[in-house]
Amino acid sequence: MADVVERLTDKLTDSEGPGTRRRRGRRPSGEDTRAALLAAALEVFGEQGFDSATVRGIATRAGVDAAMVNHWFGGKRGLFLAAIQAPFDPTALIDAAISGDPDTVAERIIRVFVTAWDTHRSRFRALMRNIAGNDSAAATMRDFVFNAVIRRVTDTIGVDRAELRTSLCASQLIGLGMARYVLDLEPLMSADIETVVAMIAPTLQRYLTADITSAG
Amino acid sequence: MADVVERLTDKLTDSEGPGTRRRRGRRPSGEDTRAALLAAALEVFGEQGFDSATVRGIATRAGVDAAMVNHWFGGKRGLFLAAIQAPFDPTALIDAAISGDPDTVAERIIRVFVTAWDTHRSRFRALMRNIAGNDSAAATMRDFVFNAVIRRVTDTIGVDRAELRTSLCASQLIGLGMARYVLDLEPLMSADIETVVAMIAPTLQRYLTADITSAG
DNA sequence: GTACCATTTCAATAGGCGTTGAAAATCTTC
DNA sequence: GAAGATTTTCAACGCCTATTGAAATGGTAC
Repeated sequence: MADVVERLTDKLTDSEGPGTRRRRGRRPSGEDTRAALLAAALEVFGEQGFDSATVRGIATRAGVDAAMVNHWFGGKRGLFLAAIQAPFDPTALIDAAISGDPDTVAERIIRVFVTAWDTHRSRFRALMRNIAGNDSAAATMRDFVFNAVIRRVTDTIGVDRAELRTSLCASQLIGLGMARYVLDLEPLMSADIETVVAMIAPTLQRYLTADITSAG
Repeated sequence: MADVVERLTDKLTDSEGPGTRRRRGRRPSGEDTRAALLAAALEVFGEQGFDSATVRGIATRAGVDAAMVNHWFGGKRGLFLAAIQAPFDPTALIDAAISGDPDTVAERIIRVFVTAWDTHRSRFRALMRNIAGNDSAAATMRDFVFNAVIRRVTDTIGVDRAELRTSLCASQLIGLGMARYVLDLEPLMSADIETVVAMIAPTLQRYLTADITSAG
């Protein structure tokens, strides 16, 4: 009898500390479990990549049971897709950057990239981690970069060796993303956007327009 | 009785097909299990990264039991460390590249990088995969890049904003490595070394010596 | 040739993973 | 306020993981 009372009062009087076990059943309205899971997923996938991240770990960070991942997203993969789903259309941004004065196209491209990545840091971080750790994801990303970016640029700017040029641009942008968002390499990580644009735009412009003389 | 004979002949007459079960005990000398494990580990870690790669998978590719990983390397982590252990001293290469005519230092740096990565493709691929999927590995790599590369360069070349300049160089080299070795982005993946040097060396040279006018 | 040692496979261990179903608790609707 | 639907936790499942110890086998030294 005393045992039952003790356990009951334990449950009822426990404050909301980190080790506290939640009561079962539907939570009071106002707490959005789905949103909490999405936010936690973005963080954890960004830190660890898809494979290393665990459903249990994400749920714990969200302060929620792991079974909620299945209830709201149908599973781990569904949660990942929902978390990285871009809230904007990248192709529109790319089109806007490409059209316009060809002499300053590099500046627009790098500005679009850094602005987008700075705003959705965790999202792109999660994408990068997933790409680097997963062969099929890398292939998907490579095909996207090639068709949605490289081909578009080469169609617009009429130069020789178009694919070599744009893959060089891609390498600089990927490296910038790795250094600034994944490796947190200072001072590049904290440099303001205009400094980054001023330093890297000439590189892209050269890759796009310079004469290529050596064989290859 | 017939059963026993059948099973015996099975074991004795089975050719060395893929599904064949090996006999126990010490193998005939000449086959180097340790080396086979190292080679397989380099491949699999390069393809999947440390966490996703499995001891069983590596052992299977090496044609050996998973327990051999513990016997020879003490465990999964030991095998990884043994596999990525560089057979050359990177600091010596970096020193050699940095010393010499400052006007062509960029050319030497990029040549050393591409030559080394081309030769040890799987090794660097494994490193990259591990970095991208693991926070502490990323921190280790960042500190190495900073202390062994950036600080060395800034000490040798006397310019302002030395750390920003060298982190920009690092971003281009990292991006080149990702594109050429991890993402397999054509035509950069297959471009010959001299083409890569000719295209990227001016970028590094500019990052190292150009005037930086904008604020940051 | 026999005892010993190094090498290898097999079987079993404990632990983590994603996922599932039932029970509990709240909200909504009538 | 009672009935039903929705949300949540708990407990358990099956699977896969790295690791370990015992048994088996080939080589080696005497």
